[in-house]
Amino acid sequence: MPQKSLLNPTAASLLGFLHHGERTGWELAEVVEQSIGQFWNLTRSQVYRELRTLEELGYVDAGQEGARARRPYAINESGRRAFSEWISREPAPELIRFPLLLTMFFGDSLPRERLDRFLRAHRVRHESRLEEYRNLADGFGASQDFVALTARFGLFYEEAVMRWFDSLPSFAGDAGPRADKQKKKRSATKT
Amino acid sequence: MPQKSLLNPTAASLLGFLHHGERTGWELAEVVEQSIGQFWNLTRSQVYRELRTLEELGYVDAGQEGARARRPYAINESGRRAFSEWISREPAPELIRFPLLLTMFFGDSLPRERLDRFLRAHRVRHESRLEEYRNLADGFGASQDFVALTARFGLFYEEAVMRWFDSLPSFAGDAGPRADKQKKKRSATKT
DNA sequence: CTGGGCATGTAACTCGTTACATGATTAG
DNA sequence: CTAATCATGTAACGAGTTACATGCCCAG
Repeated sequence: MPQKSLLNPTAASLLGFLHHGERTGWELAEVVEQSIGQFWNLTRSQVYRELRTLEELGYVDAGQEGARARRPYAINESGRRAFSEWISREPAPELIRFPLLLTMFFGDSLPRERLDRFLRAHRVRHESRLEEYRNLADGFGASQDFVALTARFGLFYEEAVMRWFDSLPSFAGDAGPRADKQKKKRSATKT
Repeated sequence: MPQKSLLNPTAASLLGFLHHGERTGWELAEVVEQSIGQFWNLTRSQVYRELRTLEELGYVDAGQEGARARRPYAINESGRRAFSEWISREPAPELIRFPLLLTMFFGDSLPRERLDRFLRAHRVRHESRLEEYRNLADGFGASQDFVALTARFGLFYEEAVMRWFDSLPSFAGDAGPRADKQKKKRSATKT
């Protein structure tokens, strides 16, 4: 019975992560967030639900319940098959929801100074993400393995975001565009 | 009664678009998609639902039903207030789901040649998006209005994506990294 | 040996998607 | 003037989020 891959992408990605050994819902949520989390958003509650579904489908087996109802799941053979079938399907286009851009788009409708504040706040967060990706990249060195290549997307993405912030017309504040202190500190990543 | 902005971001954005005059659900869906659609994903069905909600909340008024049950909505004064209140709130962090990156991340689990095929297909789509943003940017010229600034994000984003594709180790095919035919045709956008 | 915080999970709700219905409009 | 297509919307379902429950663990 060729049941047409009932797997949704969220569940499927969990199967992927389970290849590295058994994990509890909590652990899965952690590891997903720490790896591709930024480009593959999911919440803990989803993880738990999908794990239950995966168990019903017979793709994973639940282990002994530990402290605090902690329940580890392990992928099994049919789970591996399902995953490998799923990952071979054409990936859907990316989906982005970027509220800050919406705010920008409707920039006329709020006090300039408030928009600036939002921009500065977001910039700060992206600065540290960029920093993280730079460190990651340094760690990977010239590695061409798939995780390294994926991480590089994060780097390029954050560089683009930063470039955008820097291109905005004098959005006041210390983190503004012509903050030369930053300039040349680190040249753009060479492709 | 200070009803704590029951507005969800989707509904709120519709209010924003209604500032330009009355629109039917269909039209709204169109205009959203054509403007910030790429960074503010939403589906037609959502639009219709949110419009009904907005009407119940008294933020919009439905006009006379036209052909094909076509119903135009107009924002009213309290809608404008609600929008302006909403747009002044700190925007949430961006949310991204990029299935291709997931596939890449688990690249070991599928035949290389298949991954290549996916990459090429996506690259093609992004090439034309990039092209669109370049035209847009040309159109905007040096304009610094909010729409232009928002569009510039699209440009930078697509440039980053393209940079990433080009950085991937010889993912075979005509669209590969060292396809010099493209090189120098257009230099990277200068900030 | 206790109380506050954190690890772990569940339940309820809201949002987003898919599939479908219906009535204009237009090509032939 | 009919069939195909497209504009417009609805309904049902599945995915994502928020709020909450519970019990372990460690600082004092």
